[in-house]
Amino acid sequence: MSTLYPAFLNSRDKIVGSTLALSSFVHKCSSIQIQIANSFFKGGSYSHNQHRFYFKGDENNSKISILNLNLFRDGQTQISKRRYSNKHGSKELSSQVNEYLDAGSSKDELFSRILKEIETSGKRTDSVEELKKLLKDRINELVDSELIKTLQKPKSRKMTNSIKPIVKPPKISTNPFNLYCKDQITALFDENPQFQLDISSQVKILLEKWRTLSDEEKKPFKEKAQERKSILIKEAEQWWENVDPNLVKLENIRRKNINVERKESGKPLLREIKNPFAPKSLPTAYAIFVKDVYSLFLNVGPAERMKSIAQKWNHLSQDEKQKYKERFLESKKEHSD
DNA sequence: CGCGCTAAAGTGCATTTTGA
DNA sequence: TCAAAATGCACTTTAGCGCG
Repeated sequence: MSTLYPAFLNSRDKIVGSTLALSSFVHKCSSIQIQIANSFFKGGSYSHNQHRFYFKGDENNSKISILNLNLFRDGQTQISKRRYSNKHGSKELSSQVNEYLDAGSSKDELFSRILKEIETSGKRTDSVEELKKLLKDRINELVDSELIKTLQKPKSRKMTNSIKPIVKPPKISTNPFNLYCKDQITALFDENPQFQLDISSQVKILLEKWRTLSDEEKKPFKEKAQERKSILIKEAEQWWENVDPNLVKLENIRRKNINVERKESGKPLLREIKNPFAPKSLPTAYAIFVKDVYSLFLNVGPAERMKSIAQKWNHLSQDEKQKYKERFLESKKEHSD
């Protein structure tokens, strides 16, 4: 098979260096199949059509790899290689592929057309722009094709089932080390715009550096973090003041709906959102009691501790309980004044 | 919801990959 | 096309414990 394209483009129009070039991929595989998946998606505020092609090959005669060619109706292109390591066994992969294969025979024509095009073009280019144009031309041709027109329509989703958040509260937390990372990584890019960032190893390096910094050297980052945090808090307060409470309710409904699926698949659940600045309710009589006697139970573990405190509370006489109830009423009175 | 504490989960950074 | 997952680490926040 002829050499095709020098590299993959990712969605940001950068050549992905670490990924195999399509050409070498094609060469490595003893056989190549091209499959098509038709997908229409609607998520939140946008709606678009995406046509996805799978280039399947038994790379090195062992691992199965798949290339994604995503064609969007608006002319965007995305090529990426999907690697299946330990996480996705080849079994799982092939069933996934077969599913798409059976999706419709009318796609065969388009498959072969693309395959032929790739085989016979023999074009190669080192220019990203040129590569983009090549793909774009083909897409323009494709989006007008009968096949694309017959693709199924997007399923509409209720807002409360959407993957897109209805409202998104601003995040407040930050820390000195994060700011240090940002600072250092920005500097690396400034020094060398071609710098290839491997974030995980980079953070390791930065962490070691961070540990060697003196308190004096850490100070500006700590101060900056404090500063940033107070700004974030102010912004968050503003946000919560202005947000429509009905949308917050809807967002929590959406999260509950999503959590049904997440729970089934064992994924961590989305938390409900709530206003962290809302006034807290007063400690109850029992809460006051816990605070009073807590230090007496430090010798046992936290769970055991609370059980013991509860037991002690239950053994209190009515008079003693009454004292705590009065303390609660007093604080309530003070609060209302 | 609130008490105090701990274990566990979440958060930031940047980026690519994957999913919808 | 956007959003989430994944990546690693320190730091930060929160769930959970029981009761009213």
